Amino acid sequence: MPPPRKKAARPAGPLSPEAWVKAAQLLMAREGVSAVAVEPLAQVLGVTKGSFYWHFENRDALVQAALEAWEQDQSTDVVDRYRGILDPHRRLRVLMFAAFEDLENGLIFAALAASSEDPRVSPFLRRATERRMALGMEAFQALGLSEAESRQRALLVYAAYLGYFQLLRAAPEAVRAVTDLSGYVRHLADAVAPPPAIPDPPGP
Amino acid sequence: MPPPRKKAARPAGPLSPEAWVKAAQLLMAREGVSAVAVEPLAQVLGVTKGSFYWHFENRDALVQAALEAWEQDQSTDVVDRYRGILDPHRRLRVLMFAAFEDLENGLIFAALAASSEDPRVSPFLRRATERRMALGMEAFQALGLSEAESRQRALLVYAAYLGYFQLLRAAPEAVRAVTDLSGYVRHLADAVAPPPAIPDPPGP
DNA sequence: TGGAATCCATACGCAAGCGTATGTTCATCC
DNA sequence: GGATGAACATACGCTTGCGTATGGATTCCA
Repeated sequence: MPPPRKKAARPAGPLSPEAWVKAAQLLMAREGVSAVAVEPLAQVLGVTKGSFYWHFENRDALVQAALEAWEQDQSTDVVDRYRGILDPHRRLRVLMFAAFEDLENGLIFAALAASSEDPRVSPFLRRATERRMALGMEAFQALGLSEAESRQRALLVYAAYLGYFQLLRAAPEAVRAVTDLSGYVRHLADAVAPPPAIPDPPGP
Repeated sequence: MPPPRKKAARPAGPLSPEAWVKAAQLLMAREGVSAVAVEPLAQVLGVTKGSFYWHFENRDALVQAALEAWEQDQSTDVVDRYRGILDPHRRLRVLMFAAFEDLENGLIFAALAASSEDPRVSPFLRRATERRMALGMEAFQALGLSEAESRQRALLVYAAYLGYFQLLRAAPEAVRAVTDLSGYVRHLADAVAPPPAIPDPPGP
């Protein structure tokens, strides 16, 4: 209901499907899946529905494409980049800090979680959750924790992650009031992964 | 979009406004604020719009009433009941366990957070967040922590709380896979409030 | 250069939901 | 026992969004 959101300016030539997908993702992140409507989106892109139904079968196809594109980025980005880190402590911390620092992805994820009732998003959400929980559990088990303990801590970290970005959406002031955000993550990391037990200053 | 949700059975006499509010809250908790529509609700209650517009000015009035009723329960329930506990450690833990065990409230809150884009819910959400964060900070400061530290930990606990119920909505399997849920909360509590510092097994 | 394909506009029918206007039923109260 | 008002039904106009059906413009390209 932000009254007339018209940036109806289309500079260059023909529109690619990707442009629609990008715009849809933006809307999804901001106002949820239900806000992804054809006619308003067309207006934003400076065209009419005629264009949309040329590129896509229907509205659902766009939503689906947007979700799939998101899932793609998801799996390529994160998973591969942290398998290489061998030290389990470092891996876990790098993983956590990376996750919390990726604002865009975090906000999109929180937005999707907010639209979890939608039958179109729930499978994506389920897969993403499973993948991330598995990654977390792996990291904890590498620390020597049992499966049950690992699952419990992964859930804790993941809930703190989700809730953090949810709060960032719902009540940004409450989050911004916390000045030392990296301290926030560090505290969480220390809580779930007993700090390396070596940081003794070398004896005289 | 659960196809035809018709329990159109109205046994007894005239409908009270509270019945509409209750039904609206149920829908809000399940499918978000945007799902609170007059005609479907009327069908659920076994009447038509004519009835609704007799009791309420318009749709917004119903949403508003539902939110206000929720906020009412909120402030009466929690705040008063934990001020009495003097030992700060105990108070914090009781507070946390009570919060995590109140499924209904947690789920409603997660649902509201999911609808945070809606300009009608955001003020309620903001107030509720502030109140709860303040309560948390208070508890931490009673432990002797600084304001900044308290705020940071309160945020951590609160994010873990919100994220937990968000996950319970979005991916219940991931949560239910964690068998020892009270262990989850206990771990969180231990992490944010250094356990009482007395659990040394007495030396030989 | 003219036809085919691409990309988009326009115009239509349709359904859902809001809000209004006006009936209809029933208890009540004098 | 007829008038009154509460609680609801019915019917209407309006808007928004979906999807379809064409028509128009531009580009490519043989």
